[in-house]
Amino acid sequence: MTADPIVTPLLHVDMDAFYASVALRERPDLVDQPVVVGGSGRGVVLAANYVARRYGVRSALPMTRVRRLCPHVVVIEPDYATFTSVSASVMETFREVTPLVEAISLDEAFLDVRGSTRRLGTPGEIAERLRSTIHDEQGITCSVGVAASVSVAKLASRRAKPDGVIVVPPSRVTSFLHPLDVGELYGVGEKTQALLHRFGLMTVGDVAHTPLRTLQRAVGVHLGRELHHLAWGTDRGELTPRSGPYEPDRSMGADETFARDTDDREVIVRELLRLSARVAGRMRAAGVAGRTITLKVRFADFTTITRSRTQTEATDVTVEVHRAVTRLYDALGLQRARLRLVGVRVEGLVPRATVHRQLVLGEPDHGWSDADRAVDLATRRFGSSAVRPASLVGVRARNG
DNA sequence: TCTGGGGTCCTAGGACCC
DNA sequence: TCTGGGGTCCTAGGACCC
Repeated sequence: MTADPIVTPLLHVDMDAFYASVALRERPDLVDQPVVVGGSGRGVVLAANYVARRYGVRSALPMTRVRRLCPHVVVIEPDYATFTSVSASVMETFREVTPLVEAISLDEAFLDVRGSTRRLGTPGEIAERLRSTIHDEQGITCSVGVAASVSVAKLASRRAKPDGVIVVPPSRVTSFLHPLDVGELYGVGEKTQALLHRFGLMTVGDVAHTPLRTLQRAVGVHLGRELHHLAWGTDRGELTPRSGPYEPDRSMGADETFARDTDDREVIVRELLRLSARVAGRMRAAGVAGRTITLKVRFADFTTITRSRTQTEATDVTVEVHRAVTRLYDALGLQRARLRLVGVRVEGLVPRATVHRQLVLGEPDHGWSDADRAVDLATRRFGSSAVRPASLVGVRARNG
């Protein structure tokens, strides 16, 4: 063994068609058929297997279009409990390789294997070992990109799909990156891609060779600087594993698309209560409270607006969140506008222990908090349908 | 029956304070 | 009674990611 420094210590591991692959473990008879995981009705594709992709079916495609592209597609409802448990097992496998694991989502993580090469071999060998372990233990495949920076590793894993490994050593970074379309870069979506194309910047190499100032004039100071780094593969080479001091989420929210558009205030306010209860319940479970409460409204024509209000005191109380969003809704003064979706979000979250509530004159101390806590307890014991606000009793659960 | 649901971050204008 | 500016908070919207 040599003492060479490890020049490509970062692995990006990405499960192949994760939700679909997990779902197909239960239905091996379907592996040769086009299969998507997604909701029915107004939903979109969460994952498509590679057979379905041959028909042009991809993630985020509306189900209505999927059926047009591929009439015999098999649609499977998502089973998040299983996805979460498979994900936890996979992450555990990662941590057996290195403690430096940065999970990006259920099906994706970065690993820094700098400290594991003496024990386990080169980063490329570690990647292959991980792939076969996950395949043997979970029955699903994954792809791995290996590089010195996170964005190059991520692009490499995408290029390696499905079921492969690509190692990009420093000497090959620019020849790997520069031919790619600008749209491949992290942070470049549809809009920014179109903007860059309009400036004649088609490839990552074009971006790399554009003066920083010019780039910043086109896409903004921040994104311009970011893109320049990404185009040269000089983005961060260190991970930020979530093992340090507890950091709460910055916001929590929930929204729901109605099965059919509605302008019925009663239906809308009741949905806001359901969403408020969901969000506030999650906040209490996480031990956080927040001051800024945001209402989201999407109209039938898909235009979306938000209205927010920052309160003097942080809250995690269902009725307070609901009261705030209902006020914001009423202040819109909508008459006949048909709504497609409503959402509730609480921002500026802080640990609940740091919130010292002032007693408001005439407000019984802790009354609603106590009620919420009783609900939380019953929910933990009997399930989420056991206890619900009076106005939701008798309302059929909608995701049944 | 075109277009889910969970988030993060950035921008930009106005208020307000120093 | 000027031809200035910064910092921070709030609000609204938008882009992006998984």
